[in-house]
Amino acid sequence: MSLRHAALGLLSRGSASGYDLLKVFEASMANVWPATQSQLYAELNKLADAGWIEVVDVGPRGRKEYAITDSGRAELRRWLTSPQDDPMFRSAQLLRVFLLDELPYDQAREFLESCRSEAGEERRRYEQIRDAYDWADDAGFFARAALENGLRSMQAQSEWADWALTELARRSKRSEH
Amino acid sequence: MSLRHAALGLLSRGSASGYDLLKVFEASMANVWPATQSQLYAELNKLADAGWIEVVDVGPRGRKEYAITDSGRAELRRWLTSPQDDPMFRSAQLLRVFLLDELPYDQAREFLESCRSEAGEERRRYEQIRDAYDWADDAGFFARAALENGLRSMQAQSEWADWALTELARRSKRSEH
DNA sequence: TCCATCATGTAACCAGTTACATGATTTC
DNA sequence: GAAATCATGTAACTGGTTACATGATGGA
Repeated sequence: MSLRHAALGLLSRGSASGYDLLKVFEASMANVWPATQSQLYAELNKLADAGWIEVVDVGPRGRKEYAITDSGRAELRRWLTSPQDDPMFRSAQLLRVFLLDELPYDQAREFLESCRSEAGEERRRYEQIRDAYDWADDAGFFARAALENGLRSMQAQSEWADWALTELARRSKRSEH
Repeated sequence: MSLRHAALGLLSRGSASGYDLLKVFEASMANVWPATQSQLYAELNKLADAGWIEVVDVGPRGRKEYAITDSGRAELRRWLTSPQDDPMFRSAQLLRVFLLDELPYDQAREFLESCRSEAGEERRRYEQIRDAYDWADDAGFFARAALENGLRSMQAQSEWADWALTELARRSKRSEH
């Protein structure tokens, strides 16, 4: 139930069409809550049915400009302050780690090495985004905070992979003799 | 497509019934890839249909003991070494952070404080698990590694929340005068 | 006029959740 | 004999993905 609120959140900053929102989802939003085109359009119709948003203008090509309603804003605030109904945390990567003893040593090591390098790449990608903007003004603080979260997560992933590789090597060496 | 491989992974360590696996999912597995009872039983039937596991014994109360097949083990190894088809990363918490400018300062601060305390609780929970076992033998290394991953993630979350609270206070103070 | 882009929608499918349903066996 | 536990399954629903479909408009 979160794409609903992602869309609502974007519309709380100003009215827009599905097509407009889609571009935001493809850009900044993709790092936080990805969505596909068909899902977004379907969700906008549901939001309108629920009365949380409404069509305020119809432009060329059937373009529908949506705006958040008062009840929509209330729902957004409710959701923001009630983090109880979130989907469970799931990580395919962590699941792989958990099951990694099925692979021979070399392949397990390769896996952890690729974890490390992917985390590094992702970290550099986030750093580029960070350095491409001026975050001094208050406006984008929470976007900056979300970015910082990603940055630190990737840093932690890197360091974890280092730890795991060291431990793995230590243990495999010990079991040799 | 990952519960499939979670179940396959557990069966690679030895044959078991759906009921047996369910207990594992409720215990250790829940932190890595949660699953419900009905989902698990359905998935076991699909795995059997695909020939990746097979019923090796039928016990009392219709208990079906499953074992992994050769093709199942091959599929597990294939999945472990091909991390391309993973579901997108999604975090409701990060989405909330991203949209937090909709809330007044005090509520945003409260949100970040609850992020910090929840990460702390989760970290302590992981520490208890860590300290309750002897991880010296090689057997459970990858379970230990997954745990360490969770531990470090929660640590990073805590530190991030601290950073965000400090920054938020600094910026709100600055905008006062 | 043709092409890129704008703009929305539908259908089929897979994954996951909640609730319900059923019955056998062991233990007290 | 009653209750707890063992053991599996189905149905209805929500959320998300992929692929397909359709057409309008603006600019070269």
